[in-house]
Amino acid sequence: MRPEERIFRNRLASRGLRYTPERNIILQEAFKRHDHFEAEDLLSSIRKEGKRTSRATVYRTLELLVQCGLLQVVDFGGNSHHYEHVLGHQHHDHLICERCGRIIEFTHRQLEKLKEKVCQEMDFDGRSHTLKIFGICDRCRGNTKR
Amino acid sequence: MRPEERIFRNRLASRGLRYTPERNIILQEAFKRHDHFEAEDLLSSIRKEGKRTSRATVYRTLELLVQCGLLQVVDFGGNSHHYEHVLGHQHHDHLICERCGRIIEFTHRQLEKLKEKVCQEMDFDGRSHTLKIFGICDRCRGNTKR
DNA sequence: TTATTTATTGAGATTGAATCTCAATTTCAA
DNA sequence: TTGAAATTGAGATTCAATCTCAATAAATAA
Repeated sequence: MRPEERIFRNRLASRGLRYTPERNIILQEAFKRHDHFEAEDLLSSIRKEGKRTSRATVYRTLELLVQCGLLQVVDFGGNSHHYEHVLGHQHHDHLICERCGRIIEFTHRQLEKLKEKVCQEMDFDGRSHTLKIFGICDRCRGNTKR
Repeated sequence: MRPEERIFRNRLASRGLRYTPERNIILQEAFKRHDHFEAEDLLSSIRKEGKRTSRATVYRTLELLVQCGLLQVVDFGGNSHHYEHVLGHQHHDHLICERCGRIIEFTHRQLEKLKEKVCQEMDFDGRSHTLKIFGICDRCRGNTKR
């Protein structure tokens, strides 16, 4: 059994909730993806494959997956939520190209240290963070040499 | 004339747009505030004061104010946009308390440097950024000593 | 096994922020 | 004064997300 399924089953069981066929379908579909996705996309992919579930169940299950720490909501400024995997992915931040919309992940060890420092100075108990850098990606600059 | 009004007038004029009474009302109300606000709040404040304008005009004018660089959209994860002043405020980032929702601004000089470094390493032409740290604020920890 | 409780689902209604439409109005310039 | 262009606002529309509630499924107790 895949790790995400095992974890989801356990977390559900510990709350007296059930691992239903619908939840299974949604979990599988969510982890079939390797980039950011939206709830509505997920729903239409599921339906394209001939599997059945409802919009309400998709939203409810994504919420559960977030609560279980398997997914994370990321907001890129559009009008809908984006989700990304947490399980199996170390924390990362995002570069967002304002021209083509491409989203690039990055990590930087110094960022954690800086965060600690800020929290200490501000007397804040920081738990998580998001850093987004907006600009123009290498592809879009292309031969224009910025 | 207040600086924000002068700037707004100029920027509008340079685009062949007009400084109308409605736009004036909305500008004044937006700059009367000293923290983050939402479009709907602004509208009801305006109406409470007996001034008249429409929802459409509020949204349109806020959009203009953003384009003119007087306001900025900030997203705190709720379902609506928040706005904050740009004029007269240096760039800052946010600490967000997950318990009470309080939003605390901070700046840290090292962050700019780190951003430069990341952009260089990733071959990305960074223009702006947002850093949000989520956690528990000092007030909420209170005597609980975290 | 059967009865009872509890969780779950899904179709469709609802919410709410944000945007759009378009006729009426205002402003500007000639 | 006149025509062109910008602006407004009431209400309709969009769209993601949530809610409702009757029907169903699964777990538990008797």
